[in-house]
Amino acid sequence: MVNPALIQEISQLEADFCFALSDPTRLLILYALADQPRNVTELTNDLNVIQPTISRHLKVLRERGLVYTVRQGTTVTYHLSDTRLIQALDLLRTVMRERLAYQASLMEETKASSNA
Amino acid sequence: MVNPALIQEISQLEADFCFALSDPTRLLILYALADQPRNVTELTNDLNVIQPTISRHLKVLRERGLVYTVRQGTTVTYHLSDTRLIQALDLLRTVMRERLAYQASLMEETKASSNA
DNA sequence: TGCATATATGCGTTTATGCGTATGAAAGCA
DNA sequence: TGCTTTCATACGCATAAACGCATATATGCA
Repeated sequence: MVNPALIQEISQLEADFCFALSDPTRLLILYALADQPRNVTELTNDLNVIQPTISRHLKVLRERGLVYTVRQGTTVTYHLSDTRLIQALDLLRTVMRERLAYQASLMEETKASSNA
Repeated sequence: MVNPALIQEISQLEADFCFALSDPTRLLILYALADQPRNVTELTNDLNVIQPTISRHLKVLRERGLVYTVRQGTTVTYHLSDTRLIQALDLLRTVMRERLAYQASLMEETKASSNA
């Protein structure tokens, strides 16, 4: 038997990790970094989001270890920590896509029966 | 070239999907349902969380298609929609575990050098 | 119909989140 | 040192989330 308090704590950690993925800008940052490492200014330009907002989102990702930084003079380059993150996101996206397709098909059926 | 607005929208959808995973109780619900389908009362007992809270979390999961329901009389049994969700969560957990281990090792080094 | 069980939801409160603006801090260089 | 560039953060505001409590809704049955 596993300690319930421990299970609670692990779930909290995992939820906290997932929280980092629950914002569209943060996802776009992760995808951009998966393509190649970028500094803050580059992310600001590439995503067309103002710099303080980018920095705040980077902080969320950094605190959870999803990205790491390399300082080069005045610039800070952000790197994706683990490409399996992208694998996991791709899997989630696949599941989501099929769910949406299924729900859309249900709507089609509804439309058909209302026409009958 | 891909429409930027479309990318935005897909990221928003995916973030919304991930949001469902960003709460420890919802994760525990998903793991419980991965083990076997359960009704609301069973989830309430198994997770030791009061019923309205369970119902609200189930609504979040249901709205995003992560779970689906089967009504049997007065009870409503919840099912996990796609076991690949658990695969994705396992992958995230693996990444997270390695990150935490790495960070812990950094702390050990810090301790060692301060002792030197 | 009246009642019991199971589930969902409205309400009010507390807390957390995201964002824009302004500003602070770090590094390089004249 | 003073200036510039780059990045991080504090503050204030608006919005959203989570929760407990109470209550509404749905189903089955006497």
